[in-house]
Amino acid sequence: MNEEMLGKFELTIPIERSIQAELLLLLGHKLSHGYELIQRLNEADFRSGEADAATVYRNLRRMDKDGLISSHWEVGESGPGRRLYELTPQGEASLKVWAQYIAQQKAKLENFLQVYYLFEESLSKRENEVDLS
Amino acid sequence: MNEEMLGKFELTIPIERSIQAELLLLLGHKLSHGYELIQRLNEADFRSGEADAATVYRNLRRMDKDGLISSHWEVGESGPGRRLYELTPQGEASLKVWAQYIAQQKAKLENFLQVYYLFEESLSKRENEVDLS
DNA sequence: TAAATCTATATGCACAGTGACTGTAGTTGA
DNA sequence: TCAACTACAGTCACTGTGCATATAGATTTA
Repeated sequence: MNEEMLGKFELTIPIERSIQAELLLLLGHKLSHGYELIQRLNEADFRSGEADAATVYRNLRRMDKDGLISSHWEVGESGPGRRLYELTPQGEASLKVWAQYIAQQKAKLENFLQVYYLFEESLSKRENEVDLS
Repeated sequence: MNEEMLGKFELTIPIERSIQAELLLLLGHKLSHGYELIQRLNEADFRSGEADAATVYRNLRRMDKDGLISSHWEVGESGPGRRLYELTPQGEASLKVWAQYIAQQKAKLENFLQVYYLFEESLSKRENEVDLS
């Protein structure tokens, strides 16, 4: 885990924070604004449940402040003005670190499941023994 | 996700909370007390970093209160008294739900990585084009 | 035997982050 | 014109965490 890139949350990054990674990934695909990102998040198959609007906007502002994304205000010919975000080189680097971190997390979940399935197996064996008695 | 089993945190279970799942899994293997669980957590390959003692004890008390584990005070012939925890049937059921949830999370991380690797590929292609010009 | 260290549990405190709610404001359609 | 939608942002209560600290018996070491 690279602390420099992901901020001051060395080891204990809440999975909520992973919304940052998801936003970076979406912005990597194409530049976008907050409202659209919320919809794209809800469609994305790497995110479950509703992404709270407040959380999305807050994280976007913070990532902007941190230089991971850059924004400029856009007054379109229709609809209210909106803030267009795009990935910066730092954001790209951060996304890379996130991907490494997520790969690690995935491995840990796999380890958990492996141990669990062994446990489940031992349970059903025990049940069979009870049935025989 | 089954709300009934994991408490009132329907969709937004912080991964920190996953310490609950880890504790349940460890207790499924063998009954244990807090101090030992902290050490076993730090050895387990499904957990990175140090498990904070306060967090472990707090979660154990809560899970006890919620009926996922049961405890009884034990005054051994050596060392200070300690609280021995063991998995209840409810805890076993909760662990099962956790395992399902974690399998889902794993799938989501895989989806994320898949999208990311595609992005990375498109990046390196773009770089090659720049090199050619 | 006194001091330090280990085992073992638990609480207080400050802080971060979230979700629900509310506010603001322009736009579109019935 | 009034509701619904787009779009962003702030307030507030709440949860959970990590760090520090308290407590206390047991064991080791100087």
